[in-house]
Parts: sequence; C-alpha cells; structure tokens
Amino acid sequence: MDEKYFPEKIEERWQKFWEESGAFEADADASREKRFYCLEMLPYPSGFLHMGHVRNYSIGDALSWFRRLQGFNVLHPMGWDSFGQPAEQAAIKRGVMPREWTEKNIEHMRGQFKRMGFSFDWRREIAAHTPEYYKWDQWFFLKMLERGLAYKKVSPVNWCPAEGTVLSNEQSSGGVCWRCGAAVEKRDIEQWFLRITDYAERLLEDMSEIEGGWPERVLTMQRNWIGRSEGAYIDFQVKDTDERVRVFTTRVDTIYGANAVVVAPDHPLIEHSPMKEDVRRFAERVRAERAAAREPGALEEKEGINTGLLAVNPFSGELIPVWAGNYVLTEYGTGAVMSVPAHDERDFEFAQKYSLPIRRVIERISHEQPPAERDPEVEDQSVAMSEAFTEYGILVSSGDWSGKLSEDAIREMAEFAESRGFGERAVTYRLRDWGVSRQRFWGAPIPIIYCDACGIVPVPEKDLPVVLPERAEFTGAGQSPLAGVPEFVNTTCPKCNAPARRETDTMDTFVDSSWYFFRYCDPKNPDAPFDREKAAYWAPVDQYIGGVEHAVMHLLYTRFWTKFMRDVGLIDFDEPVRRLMTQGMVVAETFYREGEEPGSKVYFNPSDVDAVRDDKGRVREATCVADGQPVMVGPFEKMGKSKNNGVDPNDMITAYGADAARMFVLFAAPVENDLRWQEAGIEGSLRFLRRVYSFVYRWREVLRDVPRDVAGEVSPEARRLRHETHRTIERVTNDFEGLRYNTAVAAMMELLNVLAEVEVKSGLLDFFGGRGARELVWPPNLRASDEEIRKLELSAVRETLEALVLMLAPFTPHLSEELWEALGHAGGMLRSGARWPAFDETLARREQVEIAVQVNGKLRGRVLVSD
RNA sequence: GCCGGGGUGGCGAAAUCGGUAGACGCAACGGACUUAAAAUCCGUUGGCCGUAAGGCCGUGCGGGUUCGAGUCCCGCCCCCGGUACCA
Repeated sequence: MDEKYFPEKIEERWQKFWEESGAFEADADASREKRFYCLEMLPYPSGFLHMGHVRNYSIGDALSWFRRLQGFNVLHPMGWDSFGQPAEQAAIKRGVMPREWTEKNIEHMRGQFKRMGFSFDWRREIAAHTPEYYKWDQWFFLKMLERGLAYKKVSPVNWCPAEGTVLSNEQSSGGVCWRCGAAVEKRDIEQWFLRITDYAERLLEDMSEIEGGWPERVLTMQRNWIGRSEGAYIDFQVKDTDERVRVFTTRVDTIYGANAVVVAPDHPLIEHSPMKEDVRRFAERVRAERAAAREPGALEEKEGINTGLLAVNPFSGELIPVWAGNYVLTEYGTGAVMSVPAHDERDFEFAQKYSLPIRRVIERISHEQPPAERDPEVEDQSVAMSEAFTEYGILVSSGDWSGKLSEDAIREMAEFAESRGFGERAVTYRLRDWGVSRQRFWGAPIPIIYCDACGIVPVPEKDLPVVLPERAEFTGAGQSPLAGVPEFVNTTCPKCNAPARRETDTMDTFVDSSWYFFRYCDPKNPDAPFDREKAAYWAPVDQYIGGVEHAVMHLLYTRFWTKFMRDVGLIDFDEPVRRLMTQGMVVAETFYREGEEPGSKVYFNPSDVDAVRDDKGRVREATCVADGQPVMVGPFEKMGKSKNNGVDPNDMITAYGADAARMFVLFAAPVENDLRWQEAGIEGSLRFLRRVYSFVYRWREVLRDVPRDVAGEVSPEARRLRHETHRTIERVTNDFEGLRYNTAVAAMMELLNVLAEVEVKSGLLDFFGGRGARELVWPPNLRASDEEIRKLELSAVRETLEALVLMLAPFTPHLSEELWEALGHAGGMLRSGARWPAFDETLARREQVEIAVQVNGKLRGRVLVSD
C-alpha cells in the first residue's frame, strides 16, 4: 500500500481484478430469492461519454453495489441504443457506413465506461443494430400483425420538396428543411401503426400498481398524454340530406344552448354543402397556415365559414347552422362539435367573432332562489355574458331537463340519446396510435413483402431476421437509401414464389428500447426474445433510472409492450418497472462564435476555451485556446454533442480519479435536481477520499489484530465513536433506500470528522508520535496493560473505519477495495463476503428527554429534546 | 390558460414526524508548517448592533392555526418542467 492515494494506480488494479474474477457477473439462480434488477436507460452511442452519462450510471452503480453488499443477486447490464439518425448523417457527411461508425463509437464508449469502473455484467451487452437483436423487433412486429395490432394507414410526413426526402419533426422545425431551407410540405404516405390505443384503458388502470414507485409528475404526464375523457356521441340529422353528423361532447347537459354544429374543415360532410367550393378554399387555407406555423403553441385566431347546411338538435328539435371551423380537430373525437358559446370558452370566442346567438342554459347553484327560467326562443346573452360559464351547475331553459344538476343530466341525457338511437355514451382518448414506419436506412427493417398477386405478405418467422445490407448510397436526398439497394428490395413472395418487393421502411427506434431490458435476462437466446424462466426470475425491473425527457414516449411504449408480452404469454405481470427515478440533467456553459450562415453558431468545447471568471464564478471573458480570439459565452445547456459542451470523463479521471468523479456527481446535488457542472467542487471530494485513505494507511498495522467488538467499558471517546458510527450507518442505509446520495456522503464526511476529533481527544494519535506524524508504526516496546487499553479504543476505531470503507464502496468501489484489503481482508469485497454494516439499534438511538413547556405556570405542551 | 414541481447564506445544499434554520461541501478570509509555492492541518464565515458578554432580524410576499411554522391552512408573486384550441 502506498503512503499516498494514487487513484489511477488503484483503479487500474481493481478494474483488472473485477474483470478477471467476473465480480459483477450474475446469473438467474432459483436458490437465491433476494434478487435485484437495477437498470439505467441505455445510451445512444454518439461517440463520447460526458458527465451527464457519468451521473446517470453512477446513480445505478451505487445502488447495485449497495444491494450486492446486502446479499442480493444483482443484475446490472449495459447495452446500446445503436439505431438512429446520427449514424446516417455521418454516412451522408463523411461517407462512412452507419455500422462502422456506430461500432467504433461503441468501442470507444465501452472503454470509457470501463475506466469509470461501473459494475456492469458485460457478458450481457446488447446492441440494437445487431441482427441477433433486431430479429426480435421483427418477430414482435409479426406477432402484433397476427393479432391485428399492427396495421397500415395513410398518414402525413414532413416532406422537403427540394431534396425529395422525408424529414423528422426535428429536421423540419420552423417549417423549413434543416439542410436546404426549403419550405416543408406535408405529404400523405402509407405507414405502419401499432394499436397502442387498444391498451389506453389498461395503461391508465395499471398506474395504480406503480403509484408510489414512480414520480408523481411522470404519472401525471402519462395520464395527460393518454387524455381519457368521458362523454357522449350525439347525432344531428342534417336537413335535406340522409346524413347525420356525429359530435362528441363531455357536456350533453349544455345541448339546449347549442347554436351551431362546427365541423373540421376537411370533414366529409362538406361534400353535401351548397358552399362546397368556398369551404374547400377555406380548408386549403387552414392547412397552409398550419404547415407554416413555426411554433406548435402559436394559436391562430378562430375562423370559420358557414356551410349553408342546417342540423337538427335531437333534444330540442331546433334547427341550427353547420359551420366549418379551424379550431375543430379532425383527429380528435369525431371531428365535429356542437357549439355552446355560453358554456365553452372556444365556442364563446367563435360566437363573438361571427355574432352568433349565445344562450345560457346552466346556472350557478344558489341556495337563496331557484334559477329563473329564460325564454328559449328569444333569449340571447351575447351582451349579458362577458365570458363563458364553464362550471357544472343547474340546467335551465332545457325543456324537461330543466332543474337537473349537470352531473345527473350528463349521465341521464346520454342514456336517453342511446335509448332513442341518436347517440351513445362514449370515452375518447387523446392518445394516438403509434406510427412506427421510418423512411430511413439505419433501423430494423419491417418484415413485410409486397407481392402483386398476394398483396401484403408477412415474412415467415423462419426467414427472420430480415438483414440490413452492408452498403448503400447515402446522399441525404431522394428516397430512403434502403430503397436504392436492389439486392435488398427484390425478393420472392413467400406465398406464391413470384418476384416481389420488400418493405423499405424501418422501425422507429423506440421499438428497440421498448423491450431491451427483457433481452438482458437472456441476451444470447437464438430461439426466442428471451427465456420465460430467466425473465421470470429477474423481471420486472426493480429500479429504473433515466432522464425525465423520456417520461412519456419511451416509458409509455415500454409499458404498452410489456402488456402485449403478457398477452402473448411471455411474462405474467403488467408493469415493467417497479420504481422509477428521473434524474436531473447535467448542464454546462456553452461557448460559441457566429457561424457563416446567418444565425448559425459554431460551438467550442469548454476544454478549448480559456475563461476569466469573476468572484461568483461567472465567466467574464473567454478566449479560444487555439487562436486566442474571443468567444461568446452562451447559457447553461444540457451536456451533449449538439452544443459541444460535454465534459470528457477521461479528463476527470486523469485529474481526480474515477472514484472522486463518481462521488462528486452524486454528492453535489440531489439526483433529481439539475446539476450545473463546475469542476471546482470535485476537489473537495478528492480531499475527503485522501483523508479516508490516510486514516486507513495510518492505522492499518495496528488495527489488524484488533477485534471489531470488545465487551467492557470504553472511554467516552470510544463510546461516542460507536454511537456516531451506528447513527451514521442508520442514516446512510436509509438514504440509500431513498436514493439520497448527497446526504449519505455528507453523513460519512461527518463521521470522518468525528473520527479525526476522537483521534486527537483520546490521545491515540499522541501515542504514536502526535499530530503531524505521517508514518505511524505500532511501537515494539508497548506494555501489555497499555495494549489492553488501546484495544478497547481501537476496536471502536476499527469498526468505524470498516463501516466507512464499506459504505463508501457504492461511490468509490476502487478505493474501498484497496482499503478493505489494507484492513486485512483478501480476495475482493464481493468474493470475501463483505456485508453492508448493520446498525445496532441501541447504539444508534439518541437519548430523548421530554420537557414540559409552561407558560404562566400552565402546561402548554411537550417537547422532545435529543442529547 | 391548464397540469406538475419549486422559491432557504456568495454558491451546491441540509433540516425524513410541527421542535436549536443553514448539517456536509465549495468559494472566501485569517493562521500554522515552508526559503517560497503546492499539499496538509487549525480557525472564521446568514444579516445588523456591540470592545465584549449579549441582543435584534432572518427560509419569495401578505394573513391564519399552534406553546412552537422552512414544514400545516388561506390569498398572492416569481421561477422551472410538461402541454397546447382535446369539445
């Protein structure tokens, strides 16, 4: 053992040891009931790790170690979300094939992960872009097709007319093509969809199973995303036609106040309008405005046009006009609404603009007087009402329904409509089916063949996987590169053997990540996505850790996929993840210069920038290291490639060691908070580790022969040390359960401070030559009686140091291994059966005294005071 | 607008059950050691008044409950995230 702490040397040594001894390899073992599946969201192999990754995987790694030390059989795997657009862009820009680019990145990042010393079971590594993996994406797709859950329909994509290519939402932000700047158009093409809407109800219901384990805000976001709303369909007969127009409403109770039916501009009913041509022009304009809208949030003014049609209110028999309006969405409900301006803000605004009559049919419930009946024929509240009354209340001017409460009327009127055949109770969702087609090369090919004679033919299971070709032309323009590879496209029909064409769309990468953690349970299985028994042992995931940006899409798709897997009998539970932790982003300063294109920016990596800071740490001036020219200081942004503000963990490892870097990112802030990256604080973590190291170094010889527990009296200092040690164990253990790593670290720092104090006060340090002595050796001339006394003290010191080393292991595994060995345990912590320290209840408890509080001689309460 | 989460020193933060507000760390300042620097160690560090002992104020703002409120209740202000005409 060196006198000084040399992180790199220690880290290299133990990483080698772990690898050779297979320390983190875990297998399903029915005899080990205590098992734990710890999972972090798998990374996209962009090329380099940054501190954001370090944080994410440090959180999970700490928990994995904690559970291992508690005797759990821990599955902690790692893999790559290796399909996706950046690989294709690299191909376009640099001509390097996506697979080559991706695999080079993976190799580099795997090396970085290993240098961080994360305790992954690397035998289980998976990558989405390997045929062994995406074969099962395709297999699942076929299973969904079999069950009618995969289907094809026409749906719009973003289209760049200049390059003749499909763009993602991101690539067409601002309504222009990100490469050539041409105005983006919508184009309708046939695409594959998965019927996630069939699972909407279960996705909502099963939330009760994970409540408490998932952050409330994630559950809320999912609930809103699914957007269940209960109401009724009501059919309005259209005058002089055989058509009925069906509307969806959550407020049937307001139907006597309907002044119009408003349909979406492209509603089929328009066909019957005498003003067909005008309405069409209106629809065309609305579509163009939508496409040009820069921000999705920008609300247009409500506009509409009278179609000239009249509809019959089935409740009142009244004739009301049919309008087309830009605020009615084709995709939601039935694409038609009844307009009740008195009780709906949007309808109110619309009615104001076009001077449509406003009729109030709901009154606030009043206890003083019954609501006044208004004359339905003449009542117009256009002036009286300054805004819509959207609350529930009591019905007025509503025929036989007047006097009823909204709650009751909503139910009863829907039932009435149902019994008379002009409507039904209904539930609608905001959730849309999941479009999985991508007009891209770098994804799992959709296993479908088109035959002129047989139509759409699924690829037979025995022919899976449909393998991506090695090479293709990547121009960034025109059709998908896959469509330009004849060897891929041309095939024969599995049914009739005639020449046929393959589907050239690939799958959304969310498909890959919807079930990958099941594959980890059985990563090499050639015959099934995974073995039932193995998955039953490990899954569901006990703790999942990742960014909140995946709160909706990924986590919803994953829940959907899990339910589907249950339906096909692969597993027997509904929810994939018991506990979810959404960690905050690591953000860092950005530095840039104006680029050549107007508005474009060239970003500099912080390591290439010299920054002059004020005393508050803000950058006052920055210059580029390479050319000495000034650079602009941008805002703090999420670390990543796009802003080039990623801090390379390799630099941190070189300067401070992986252990200090890992501990610092966990100590600096609660894991759910965003973390502003600044290197300054990491020094403090290193200082702490150095102190721990030098304590063990100083005491190691002496402590080897000292038992951990000694009965009998001890000095006040030793008693205090034992008390503090057990109190700390209790605190740290609880903090780990709640992933409160920052306070866990703080508690251990406090314990070390106590130890330092005790060392001085007890005279122990003096015994070895006093404060400042750097190399302490047990004196050979020590008398026996002294030794007895010292053992009493030292047993407490030993217990404290061992507990500290063990509790630090999840943060600083390399250092802990080294110190554990120095304290006389051979063979590595996990092999030698090191266990998380148990706290002694009586030692950990503080004595509490109840004090009566008296005011003017009267007892006013009691207070518990700790010693 | 709606939904969710927040607002505590110069900074990151702590206070898990209503009970000493600011643990732990960073930065800063002072000291020891050193030819010097680094490293290390010791000390000070919410604000105001005071030589001191000590006192007063202090958890976004205004009220309330309570012997006691950062914590509970009511009303506001501000920030962050999600969402966007969902009928």
